Amino acid sequence: MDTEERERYVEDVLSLVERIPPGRVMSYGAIADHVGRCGPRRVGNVLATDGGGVPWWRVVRTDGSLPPSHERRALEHYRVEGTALRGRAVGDAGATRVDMARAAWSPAS
DNA sequence: GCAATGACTGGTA
DNA sequence: TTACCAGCCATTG
Repeated sequence: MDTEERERYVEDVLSLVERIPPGRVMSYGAIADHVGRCGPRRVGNVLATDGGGVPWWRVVRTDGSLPPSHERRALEHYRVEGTALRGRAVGDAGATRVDMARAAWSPAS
């Protein structure tokens, strides 16, 4: 893949993430599917590398689990934005996940 | 060019 | 419910 292609892909992903409204989330797979280029692993890599400028915490796995390395930080944002969560007690990171049924969002909406 | 790696996913146990 | 396995795709050594 050429550098230009990669940058364009990164830009598409980032702009899409920026469009996710507060309190909503999207899965890696959904983003990859919408961008229509390569798979979800690429999306994760993009966010890990260039996701510093976008609300990356609004991107989760399809089952609602948070990125293993940043779940604590993401939880803080969810609490502030009022994102629908499900699972254990409030304030207990443990197995807390996003309630995809209520928080899932798509650019087509 | 090949092997390993990763913020993934879906199916099976 | 969690755990493990086999695909998947681009980057990296």
